[in-house]
Amino acid sequence: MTTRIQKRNRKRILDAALEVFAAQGFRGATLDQIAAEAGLSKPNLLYYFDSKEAIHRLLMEDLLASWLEPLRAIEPAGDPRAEIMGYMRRKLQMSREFPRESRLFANEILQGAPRLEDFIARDLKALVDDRAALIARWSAEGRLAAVDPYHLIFSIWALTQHYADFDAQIRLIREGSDPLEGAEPFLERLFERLLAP
Amino acid sequence: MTTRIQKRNRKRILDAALEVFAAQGFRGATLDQIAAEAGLSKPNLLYYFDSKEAIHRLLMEDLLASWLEPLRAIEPAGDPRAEIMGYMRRKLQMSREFPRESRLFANEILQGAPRLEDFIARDLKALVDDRAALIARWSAEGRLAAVDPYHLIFSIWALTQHYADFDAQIRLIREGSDPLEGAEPFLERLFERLLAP
DNA sequence: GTCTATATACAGATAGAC
DNA sequence: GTCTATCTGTATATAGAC
Repeated sequence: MTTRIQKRNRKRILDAALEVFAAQGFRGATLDQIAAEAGLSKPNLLYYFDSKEAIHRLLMEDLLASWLEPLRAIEPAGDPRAEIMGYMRRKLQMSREFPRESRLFANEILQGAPRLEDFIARDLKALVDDRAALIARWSAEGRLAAVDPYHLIFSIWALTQHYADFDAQIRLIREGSDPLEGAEPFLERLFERLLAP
Repeated sequence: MTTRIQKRNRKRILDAALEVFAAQGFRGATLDQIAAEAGLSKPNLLYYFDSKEAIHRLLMEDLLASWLEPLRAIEPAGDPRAEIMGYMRRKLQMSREFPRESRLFANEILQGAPRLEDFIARDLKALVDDRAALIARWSAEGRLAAVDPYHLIFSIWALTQHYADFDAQIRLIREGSDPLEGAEPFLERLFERLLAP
């Protein structure tokens, strides 16, 4: 059975691991760092999880489950521009709420996506292909500007995730003020202008 | 004196190190990987450079010297939209020609920019502030749409660097075809529409 | 469940032969 | 200049006391 203490400690460890893996990547992260961040000893940490890899794998599974949702939520029956703007807003909200998850993902891709190949080539690709086809239909019907649907999706990823992934840089340039301040109106305007037929 | 063999080996090492640091980050990279990639033994590698950190530092210095140039090349006397489109094109060209340098930079920022704090807070910030002021003037004169100049600069970074930094993901989604195929016309159109007064 | 102590592997770096 | 051998520190993981 699982006690309340066990649940709390597992959560603490995963939270600390997310912090460290997101900043250092899998190889760069150490159990010492994670244990210190979680406020536990290293052997105690390995009492809750079998290995460093087991912790990372669990974090990745949690991440991937949530990663597809915003794109999946685009409704074929909805208004084209409203649907795409809604997608952009959800992605921006994720950068605001889950910046560490975004950096964890970015780190994996930067490393050549060794642990994500299957997910991307299968699940993500299938969903992107489907949504790209939908966007192409909308464009053909004249309800949307005729833009390359793949680059449109990439541009939403790039522009929204940038605020989480390059947070350190933006903070140093805009000393003090919230990195996301003004981002939403800027992106609203950018995509409104891009998508107008 | 420096022989031809020394020059060639130093270049090989730096090239291999760029590859490995860009993919694994500083902590994640190992001298074994770099030595293998360079086709040299590990002690031989340390005959040419004092330490792992010395190699990384040299790579960073080379990178930073070239990192400011495109933004600096924006001409206050030029045509506003042409200058900004030119900046975007130069940045996209850098993602095409120097994707590893882009990933090296991304890795540093993801790690919280510990080795880049001074560069960003001083050199980069000063240049960005200057160019942001220029863009704000252009907007005030009605020669450019009234967009937030900082977010405009961030959007150019995000959209162009994404093709280098997330190359692995894009390749898996667009199996086979060049990740940058179609990127330039897409971005031209996006920024033309965004910047029209 | 949590600790100290430790086994084992691998990392960065050096010594010294050639 | 380049190698083999090795020193030293640190990493993951385990053993076993409490």
